[in-house]
Amino acid sequence: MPTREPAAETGTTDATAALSGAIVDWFAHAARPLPWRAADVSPWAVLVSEFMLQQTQVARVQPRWEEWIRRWPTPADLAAAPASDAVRAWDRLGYPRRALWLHRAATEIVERHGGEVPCDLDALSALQGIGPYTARAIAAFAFGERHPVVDTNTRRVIARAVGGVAEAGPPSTRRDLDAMSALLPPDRARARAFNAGAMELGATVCVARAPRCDDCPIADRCAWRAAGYPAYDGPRRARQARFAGSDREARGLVLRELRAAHRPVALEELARVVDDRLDRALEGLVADGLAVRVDGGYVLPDS
DNA sequence: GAGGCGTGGGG
DNA sequence: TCCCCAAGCCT
Repeated sequence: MPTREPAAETGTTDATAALSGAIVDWFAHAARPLPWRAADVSPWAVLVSEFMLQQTQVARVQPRWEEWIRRWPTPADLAAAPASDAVRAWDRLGYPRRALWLHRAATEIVERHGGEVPCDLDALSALQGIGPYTARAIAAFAFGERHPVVDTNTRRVIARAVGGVAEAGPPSTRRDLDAMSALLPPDRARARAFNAGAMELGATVCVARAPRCDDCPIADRCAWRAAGYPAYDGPRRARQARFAGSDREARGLVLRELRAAHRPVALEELARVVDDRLDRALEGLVADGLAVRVDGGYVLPDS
């Protein structure tokens, strides 16, 4: 089924044009010089950055991204490597399934697209690990296509500046894309700068906990500020389970052993590192394809 | 639509 | 210390 774009509303009212224009102008001088924003980076390099940036902060991504691009400069380079290399190079970025998905996506790009990252939204969305955000981010930032790009930062900026509320509430791809479409400048280059600028504003100024409104380029147009910063009264996000003692932690500990050992790791060895969570952790890792049971213990896939 | 998935920085 | 939050995606 084709990916549906929201109705082709463009920011035509004076208020929306002024808001998006202010963000575009601010981004032109305030953008951080992130390496994947350089003019000469390939669509593949942008794609790798977007995978790594899923739920992960810029500062932690940057060194890993540099290594990956140097080591695997094209999709074919990564596809030719064993998945275990990808998982090892992912190191401790978190959510290691992403390393597997990225490796799979590289293979799919080679098989279906001749080794070239597609620019089409549907083709991108069909790749492993690419959802609504990542597909539009690649189309917009790697190819300059005019699509609304909505991440958690953008959602917060719109909620505050337009909605007049402190938090965005539960995400809804349909509604979020519609809201962004209503603000998106008609011009391709400006649309791209607005997509990136709204994210940047949310990541560096309009942050979740202590927004720096004194430095905000749209403070005088912000509905939340105008309303006197009312506290959020919508549904609270479910509290994240504590990490210490969790299955997530156990999976991480197991995977750390498998990455370090270039040989099968016996169950007894793992039991020295992980407590009674070990069985569940291994079961989950095997189900996800991050661990493989072999003679003598467990290894990373394709190693 | 809810739940699960890593790891680390910052208040 | 503890808790919140983070360029989401998959099942």
